[in-house]
Amino acid sequence: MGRAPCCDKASVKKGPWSPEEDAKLKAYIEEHGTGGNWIALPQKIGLKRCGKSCRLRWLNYLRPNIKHGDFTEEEEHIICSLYISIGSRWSIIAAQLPGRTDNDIKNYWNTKLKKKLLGKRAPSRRARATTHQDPYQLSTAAAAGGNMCSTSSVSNNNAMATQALSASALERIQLHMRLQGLYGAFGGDSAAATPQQWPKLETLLTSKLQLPATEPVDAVATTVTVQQHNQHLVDHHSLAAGREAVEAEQLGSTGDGAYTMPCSFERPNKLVGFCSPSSAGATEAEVAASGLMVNGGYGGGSGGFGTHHDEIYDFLYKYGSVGAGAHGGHIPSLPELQCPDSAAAIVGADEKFSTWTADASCDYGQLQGNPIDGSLHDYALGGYDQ
DNA sequence: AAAGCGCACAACCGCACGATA
DNA sequence: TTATCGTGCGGTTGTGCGCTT
Repeated sequence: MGRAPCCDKASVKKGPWSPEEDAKLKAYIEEHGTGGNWIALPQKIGLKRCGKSCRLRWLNYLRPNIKHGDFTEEEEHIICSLYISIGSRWSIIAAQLPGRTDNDIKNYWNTKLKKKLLGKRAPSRRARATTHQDPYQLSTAAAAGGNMCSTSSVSNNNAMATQALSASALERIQLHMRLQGLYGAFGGDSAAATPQQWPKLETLLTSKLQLPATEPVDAVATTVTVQQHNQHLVDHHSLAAGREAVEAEQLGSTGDGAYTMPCSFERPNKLVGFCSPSSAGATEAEVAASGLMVNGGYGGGSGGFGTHHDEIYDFLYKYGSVGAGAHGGHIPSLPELQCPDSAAAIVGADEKFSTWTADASCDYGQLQGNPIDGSLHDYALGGYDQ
């Protein structure tokens, strides 16, 4: 038996909001607040709308201090960096961008940034509607992109393997590689002299290289946590603790190339499987079929993360392209996001989208000096084919 | 001028989670 | 312990606009 609907769909109005509806909702909330019950709110103010719809309208459009319109380069940097690291966790990304909503960022990513960065064109909605192809294959093929995957030689097995890696993961791999200028990393020094070339996807996916028995460290996943009572706030004390833990663990890594996850800081409260965003949305079968899981998952550490971990980082570690440790070291870990004043940030925090208010802008100076900084925009936003 | 198409954005939907009875 | 409810999230769809043919 399914869940009862949150409202009577037959009697609620759908579609665009009228100015009158906006005014009613805005006036009521500004005077009384939401009352902690969105479901009951529309009845109170005589709106024929679903409570969820009211909530969405308020959070994404009506509430004060919301920015609409063009994203700055800095915002693009942040979106890009975080997407690579944590995937489509739009609410978390939005928490780093004052005044931006998750919906806004999601739309911006899907309609502009992704094309900008990956230089690809999504199949049109009409094309998708008229094709009989599996949409998953379509999106995966799109994510695999131009010369990354030579479909002419892909066997059925490889096609299945292609399916196993999510489109999101492929996008992030592509993005990560592009941002790091990693075109030669798969072929040694000699490859650096050859024209830029993506690795053949089928080769990568059918490889049975064994992952190390321990986990990679996702720079963001292991350093960004979520406060108990406000999942949109970044806990900078935990960040610091996590950073120290990472450093300590890396210093203590064993000579055989294995190191363990830092366990000394709090597991994200809301984000079960945070270090495995792609697998969180995948079925167990998909994850297992990917062949990218570490044997037995993550078993070490009392403060550990989920059993599954991020397939993109598996992939990147597998091919020795991430991290400064024994696994390769081609790609530096992503920078941490810093806020200059965590106390002010918490005081000024906006419950929906902002770790800090416009008055307390975030200092992304932490990005300065990181190899990504400066080159990121050049790599990602410059010189792509329109 | 009209149809087709691509794009951007707002809104909806279903699911997962936490709180609570 | 279980069922129910409200909320939040991410993916998807609907719609309107502008450009092209």
